[in-house]
Amino acid sequence: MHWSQLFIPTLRENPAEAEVVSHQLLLRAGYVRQLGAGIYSYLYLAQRSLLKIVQIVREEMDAIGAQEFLLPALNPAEVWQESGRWTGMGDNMFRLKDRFGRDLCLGMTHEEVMTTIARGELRSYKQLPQLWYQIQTKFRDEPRPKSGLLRVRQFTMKDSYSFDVDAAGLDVAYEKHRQAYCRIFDRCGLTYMVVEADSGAMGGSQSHEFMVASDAGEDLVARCPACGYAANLEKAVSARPPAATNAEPLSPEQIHTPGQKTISEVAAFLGVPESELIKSVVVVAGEKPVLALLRGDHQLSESKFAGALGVSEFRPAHPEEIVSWFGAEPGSLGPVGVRNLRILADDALQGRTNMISGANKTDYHLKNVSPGIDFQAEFLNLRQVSAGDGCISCGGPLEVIKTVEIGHIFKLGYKYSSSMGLKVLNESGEEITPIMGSYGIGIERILTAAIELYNDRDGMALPTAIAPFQVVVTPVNIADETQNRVARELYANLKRAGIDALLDDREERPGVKFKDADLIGIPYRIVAGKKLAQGMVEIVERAGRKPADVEIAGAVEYLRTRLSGRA
RNA sequence: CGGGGCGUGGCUCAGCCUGGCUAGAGCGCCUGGUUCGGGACCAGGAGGCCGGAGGUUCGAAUCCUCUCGCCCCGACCA
Repeated sequence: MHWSQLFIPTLRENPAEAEVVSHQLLLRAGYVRQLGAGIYSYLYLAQRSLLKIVQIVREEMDAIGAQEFLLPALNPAEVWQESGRWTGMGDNMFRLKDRFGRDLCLGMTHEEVMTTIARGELRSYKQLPQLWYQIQTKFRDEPRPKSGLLRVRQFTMKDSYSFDVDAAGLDVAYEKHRQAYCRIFDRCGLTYMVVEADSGAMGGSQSHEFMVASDAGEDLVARCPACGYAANLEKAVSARPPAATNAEPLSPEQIHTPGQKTISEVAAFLGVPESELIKSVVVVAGEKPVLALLRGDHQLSESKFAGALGVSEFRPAHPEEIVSWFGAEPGSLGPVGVRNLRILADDALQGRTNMISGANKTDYHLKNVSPGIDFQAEFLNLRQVSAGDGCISCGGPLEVIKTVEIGHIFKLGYKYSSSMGLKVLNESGEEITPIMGSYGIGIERILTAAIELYNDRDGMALPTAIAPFQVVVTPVNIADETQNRVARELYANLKRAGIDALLDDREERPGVKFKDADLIGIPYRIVAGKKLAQGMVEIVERAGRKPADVEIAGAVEYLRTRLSGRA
């Protein structure tokens, strides 16, 4: 392509609305333009890059035997009502009515539609396993779109769904996806990690997320630099901290703590570290109150707590409720003497002695409280990991980092096949319910994450596999006949060699061309300039800024070697 | 949905508090010329119902009310 004929609206300054780097560069480099909150138009460069990503995804999905479909984005309400998600999805679902007043929605994901197809067509175990996927637009009415393309309301997703006769079959489909995803992200040139993810309230399911470390990300991941353990913070567990002391348990004793309510206030008032206190959290799950206990300096992991309770949602108790159940105001609550209330305690409290808790009497606390002795509780891992905690597998210090989720694989189990009545006959002629998995990749997030990973003050430095072009040929002086001729010949030869090249034939000064090429992130630049006199062109690698003088005749071969060396 | 911020040529912004000439600057754009290895220079030029509606006033980008949109923090996030 000849740059002079293309629409690549680069900007010299960052648009005011962009804060994260990838957003700024996508706008500045002329990849995208915003149409509304969380709604973006992909211009020529973005679309070129996204098409390359899609092609990689498609090749790797096809390679594991997945069959490509294309499902409608417009869905009738009925299928979502069957699975219970018409209401379950809440406000995140875009809903509309047709001219007859019938309810429709825009698909956020496609478990329901895929299951509907399976239910209508699959009859025998002999037809299983099936692996179906699509690359399609998803709609989600995010409460707060943000960060450019990282959190949007309309985006492209590769989503696939597996149907198997049993859990062993699901394991195979899951593993195929895990490997395919690794190949996809490797080929896209990303540095990523595979982390254990929370699989929600339904036990037994397994889930992994593919994450790229980035400050622009919103998901927190705990990982161990020493042994490689990595998990979403919702799921991550840390080693039980050793008890500070092994003192003999004493009898609880009431102490007056006027006006001291928070953990830090009480700790400061009594002159003890927060880790000597027992934190009491009262929530209501399924209409029933539950008391959660943690070490004073630990945070409750809501996802783990919900999982332990077997619910998907719970709410904090209202102050009036607390007073009626405990006879004391929040700030003076504790487990001692509590009856008729389920008590879950974080296992960091197990074996501890002589701690401090609320006395269930306003303005009083108890000292010498020993979990398991002065009160009984179900001990579980409920605390959220924080940086520096001991790794569950090697004991080394964990770190907590921000990440962008680019892929997610999930063992669904029977949730949809069962609720929507998908059944096939097995060898014995009995009806069985197939087991399902679902697997997603955010296409735009691959591009966005790559930009977050690979950029400098001059712009993007995209991996060659997903850059909109592989090479740009730049004649320095447009008025120089020789430079122009050599540049055009090189461009033609590159194209002939199957290299995705761009010719910068614009009537611009060299500085402008170099800046633009750097900004839009083309991996290699061939400069036809003054070195032509020695029969040389300069080839610059964008990422490392490494210039090399290469003979004109050898330039194509030089690039072909470089490009094939790195997929 | 709560809190904060911002809407003025294509982009970045000034002007607004303390109403008053034809609403400015830089960059970009167009024409001509000189340039040509890291966002050139000179000369000339085009381009703005100041987000929208209503109000106050002799007079509104500026003050008031309503409204729409966007960004950020929080809540939320299969």
